[in-house]
Amino acid sequence: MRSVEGKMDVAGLLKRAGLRPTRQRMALGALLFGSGDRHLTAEMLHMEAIQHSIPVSLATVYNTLHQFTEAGLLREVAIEGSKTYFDTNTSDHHHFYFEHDGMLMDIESEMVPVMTMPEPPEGMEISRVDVLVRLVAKRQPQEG
Amino acid sequence: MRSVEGKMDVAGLLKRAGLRPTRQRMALGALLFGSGDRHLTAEMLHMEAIQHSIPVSLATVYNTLHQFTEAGLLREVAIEGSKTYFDTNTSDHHHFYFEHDGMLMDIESEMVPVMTMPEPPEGMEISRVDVLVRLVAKRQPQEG
DNA sequence: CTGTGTGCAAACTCTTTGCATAAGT
DNA sequence: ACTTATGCAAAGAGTTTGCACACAG
Repeated sequence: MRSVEGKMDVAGLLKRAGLRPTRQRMALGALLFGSGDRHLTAEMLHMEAIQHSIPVSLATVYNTLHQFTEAGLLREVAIEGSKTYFDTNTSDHHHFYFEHDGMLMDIESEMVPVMTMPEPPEGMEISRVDVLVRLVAKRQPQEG
Repeated sequence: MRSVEGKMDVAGLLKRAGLRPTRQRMALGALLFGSGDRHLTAEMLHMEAIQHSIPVSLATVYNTLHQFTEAGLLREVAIEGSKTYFDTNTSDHHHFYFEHDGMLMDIESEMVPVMTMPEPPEGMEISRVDVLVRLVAKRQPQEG
């Protein structure tokens, strides 16, 4: 459980990950990890930072997101199209993708009753399994 | 079964899809559908066409791939990173992704013993489920 | 002080678009 | 002939990079 609303030890998080707790990393870390699981693009996080009066450049946001990802604090989510999403939930889980608005939501493990993995080919091993469940709004029973 | 090595009715395929059987579409269609299931990017298909002395521009390759996709002849595969892959296998199936070389391979349904779907949220319905199994080379037991 | 991080802007990759020309029916 | 497709090159989106300055330890 690390979705504490108020204070959280971002500095410790960064240090443990071997990253210097600089102003920008602290601020971005607070935005990312301060309020439950989130799914953001670099641009979204940048805009959010600006709104919170955190002076940070888009390039630094990209750098920071990648550094966090390499440190295991974030996970990249594969969605077709150009935008890259980063997920603050690094545990083994999957995603719902709302096609109409591009929103992303974690799939709680209870919602996946059974999920057996296929056998990898000879000499290969599975590094990760990404499951993306694409959703569209259910049509109202209006007409055929 | 449409993985016939030699002749295949690309013209009919296009006509049925409501697409004019032009030189470029015929040629690209033959490359795409003429030899089993394939996973290609626009650039890969373009290079292949050039090698086969098929004069076609990259822009036309992109257009054609999207037209084929809309017509249901291809399926886009979501992989993180910038490149978009197109899969000639439009049936319900999943993928192995070889991280070291970016290669893609279909997962035969026999290899997935059980795969139950999560319940979609209220008012939503599943339009598709993408499963990407990421593979890395198994480390040889050389040292710790 | 020393080294790493940051900002800026330019570069880069992949993809899409506009318009004149060419090809298909 | 009339319509739709193609080629080219330029534009566009998202992301990365290089270098001088600023900040953390």
